[in-house]
This record gives sequence, structure tokens and C-alpha cells, in this order.
Amino acid sequence: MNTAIKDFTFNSRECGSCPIRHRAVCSKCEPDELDRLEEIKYYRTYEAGQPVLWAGDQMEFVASVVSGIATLSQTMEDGRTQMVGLLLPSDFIGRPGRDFAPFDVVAVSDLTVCCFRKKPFEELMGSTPSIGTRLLQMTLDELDSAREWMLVLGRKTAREKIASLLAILTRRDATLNQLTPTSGMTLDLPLTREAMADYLGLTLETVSRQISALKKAGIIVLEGKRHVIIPDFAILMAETGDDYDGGLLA
Amino acid sequence: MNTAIKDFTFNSRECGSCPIRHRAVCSKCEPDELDRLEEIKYYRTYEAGQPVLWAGDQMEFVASVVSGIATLSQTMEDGRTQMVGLLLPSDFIGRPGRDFAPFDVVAVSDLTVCCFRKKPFEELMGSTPSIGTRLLQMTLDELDSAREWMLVLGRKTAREKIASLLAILTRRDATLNQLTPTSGMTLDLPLTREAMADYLGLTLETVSRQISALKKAGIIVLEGKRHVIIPDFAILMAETGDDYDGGLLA
DNA sequence: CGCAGTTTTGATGGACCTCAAAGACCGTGG
DNA sequence: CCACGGTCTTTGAGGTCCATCAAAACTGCG
Repeated sequence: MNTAIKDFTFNSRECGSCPIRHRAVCSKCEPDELDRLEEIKYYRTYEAGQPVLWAGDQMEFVASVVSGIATLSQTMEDGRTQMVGLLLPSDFIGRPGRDFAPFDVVAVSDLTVCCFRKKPFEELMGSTPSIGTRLLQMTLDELDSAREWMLVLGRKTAREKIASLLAILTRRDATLNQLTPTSGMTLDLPLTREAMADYLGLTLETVSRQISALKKAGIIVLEGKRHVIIPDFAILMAETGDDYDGGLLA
Repeated sequence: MNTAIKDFTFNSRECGSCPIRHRAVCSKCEPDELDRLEEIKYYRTYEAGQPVLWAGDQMEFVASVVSGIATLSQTMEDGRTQMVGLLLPSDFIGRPGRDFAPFDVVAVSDLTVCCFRKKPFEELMGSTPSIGTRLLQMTLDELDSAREWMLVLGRKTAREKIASLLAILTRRDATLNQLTPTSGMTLDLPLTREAMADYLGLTLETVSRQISALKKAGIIVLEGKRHVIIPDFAILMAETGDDYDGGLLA
């Protein structure tokens, strides 16, 4: 089921120069532990739009996203789709102790992942506590995020949902670049209107309308379809419905 | 903020005779590891309706639910509430490595929890891999559950939501009693209509109406307000919108 | 240019929310 | 015993937000 294994393009195989070295599942490893990981790792790349895993597939590897973006989603028989996670650089794919993928994983941009065959990875986890500890941390963080998203899906209006999505994407962008989100931030939307709709539990038309409404209200400025300028982050936050303490973030 | 510490009522302090021994965070511990856990554990009880933790509270302990049910939920400034999890016997409360509670925890029935002070528990985790391994497993399972619930919240109709909730509660009941859900199952709803609404992202009126509709359709039979009989589990499953392979469960 | 994919905008309808009132259940006290 | 209040639940009437259906505008590309 795995397709599109392009030629290896990532510029270095050395863990030491890996861009996600300090945030990924391997971030707590000592040099000797890294060496052992390095022995079993390999890179894979996928083109935008291509599937990485289908729900139900046997997973013969776990992986870290090195660059690019993927979505984690679920589809019902009649086609209704719900995105359940956005996989950004340093995020982890797969889980030790389970053989089959619970959700679809699709590359939405060109994607590079750092793979470990599952069996060796599981064995290494047994002898390397720092991997398990880091994975537990990451999983707990993801669980909190998933639960926060449940509030968005269950209780927020369409407008609040859009504002929440923009705020989250802006924050992730900011933390990636070690900034605090303030005024004048810009954001390149990695998702189509349809993908946003699938993330927010809306239709693509409603997404489009609400983005237009936020634009008309001056809360965001659009340059083209995908490039968003946020004149005042606090005003955007006010539209999310969340209480906001003014600049601090988790 | 923690209130209602009733007198100790749990019938035995021995881990060996603990009803959740085989499913909780301690389920993989060896006898000597259990001994050390036993040294730092203590029980707490809460009456139905009482808060265990408020979001933002400092958490001085982590805990396992021994008996009773609690909810994990989030409330917006204007009062909109979303339940993000249901805590049943053997479920874990709190997380190592974080000081403040991210969500409200409220006892919905009389509740007994087995507490460990956070610091000693974290230290013990460092020296006892079986605890961390088990906690990782449990957290990964909860993450999958949370993501499955996102589909319910984002994409399902009110009727499908109610059916999904009934199916999940029935299954948990069944697995607790080591059965497979089949025909003629009964279920005591642990939640009020309002709590169900908060779980499903609906209003309590809509919950009530959809339950009446399922009753009228013969998919469920009510005895009183809280006792539900499910004549045919497969027919209930068909109402959830999920594909169902006929009797097998995860 | 012409075509396919994406996005915007409009018109309409329906699922669910809101507001309102009455019924069911339960414990308390007269 | 029944009246009484409180909580939970049901049911009804009307309104609204968002989905659905439809078509046009925009974008990139062979």
C-alpha cells in the first residue's frame, strides 16, 4: 500500500545535523543511543497528495516527520471525513505495540520521514528508556491537543472554528521559529479549504464563507488564497472564544 | 480545591486484591515493584457530583480510578461545556511531568481513587520501566479513543451520536464483564441527559428527543430513564454510521 | 486557449438550538 | 398519607446556523 518512494533527497543522513533532532522522539537520546538508532533508520519521501498509510494497513515501521506536512484522518463509508491530527515536523507516526494503522495518513505537501522498522525500534525501546520517556511525553501532549480539539469540534461556531485553526497554525509556526505570536504575523496555509473543512467538521463552502467574513471584518488580510496576514493576534484570539491572557502560550 | 475526603471505605488496602489490579497503570508491576507503590499510595473518595480537580489546579497527585465514574471536561467562559473523556475504573488521572490540571475532573457517581503523590511516583517511574511502559500503552489507547471521538463530534448526526454513545458504553460494560456485546444486553446509563449532551456536543433537549426516537424505532427499550435494553446490538451499531464487522471488537 | 482543480458566492432547506412549559421521579416534612 | 419542592426529563413551537445544491470566478498548466 505504500507508494511513491522517491529517491533519497534529504541532504544529510547524520542525526547530528537533523533539523528535528531536538524535538523528535530521539531528542533525549545520548550519542551512543543515537548510533544505534542510526543503524536502523532510513528515509522515505512522498509527494504531495500521496498516501503514507491507510487505516487497517499493516505497519512495518514507525517514523518521525522530518519535513513537510501530513494529515491523520478517518473516513466513513459514505465519504464523510474527519481529520484527527496534523502531522508536522518532529511529530511521530505509528505506535509500538500495535500492528495495524488506526487512521489514514496522507502527505499534503512533499514529505520526508525518518523511518525505523517496528520490531528493531521496539527492541531498542526496551533497552533505551530515554526513547520511551520521550514518546510518553509526546503522546501525553498529543492527547491534550486532541482533547482541546474536541471542544472546537463539539462546541464552537463556524467562525470560532476558523479563528481557532488560524490561531493554532500561527502558534505552531511561531514556536517552530522560536517567536511569540504578536502583531503582523503572516501564515501560509498548508491546507486546502476542503482539508480545513475536514479538520473543523464543516463543509468547504462554510470554510470559504467564514474566511471571507473574517477578511471583511479586518481580522485577517489575504494575499492570494493561501497567504494570511494577521494584523493583531489578540483580536484573532478574541474570535476563537477562548480566554486569552494576552501573549503567553503553553 | 479538593473537597470531600470521606472516610476510607474501600474494603482492602492490598494491591493483590485490588479490583483494577490487572488493567491499571500498575498492572505490569512485579511483586517487589508493587510493594514500593503500596508504600506511597493512599485512597480518596468523592461523592457523586463533587469536583476532583479544576482546570488550572496544581496537581499534587496522580491516581487510578478504582470504582465509580468521573468526567473530564472543559468549559468556555460563556458556559459552553465539552466533555473530553469519561474516566472509568482502571483509568488514570493526571500526568507525570505536568504540574497543572488541563481539564476539570468531576465525580459523577460515588468515586474511589488510588492516589500516588506525584513526586514519588515520578521517581518510581524512573526506576521502574514497567510503569512507564504501561502508562505509554494506556495513553496511546486513550489517544486513539479521543481521535475516534473526534469523528463522532465533527461528522455524525445527533442520532448517530446517541447510538455511538450507547454502543461505547455497552462495549465498555461488556469488556469489564468479559463478554462480547450481543443481543439482549442491558445498560445502566451513568450520565444525565445533560452530561450526555456535553459529551456529544448537543443540547440536552436534542439528546432526549433522539433517545425517544430510538425508543420509538424499537432500537432500544427503556425501563425508567436510565436503564436501557438493547434487543439487537448489530441494529444499534447500524445506527452509529460506523462499519461493523459483526461481533468482533477491538 | 481550454481544461481541471480550487475557491467564492448565491439560494434554499433542514437539522439542531433556543425558549418555554409540563410531566416524572424522589426525598423531605407536615 | 399526601403535599411540597427540587432535579431530571420530555415535548412543543419557532428560529438560526450551517449543509446542500448550483453556478460562476480564479489559478495554474499543457
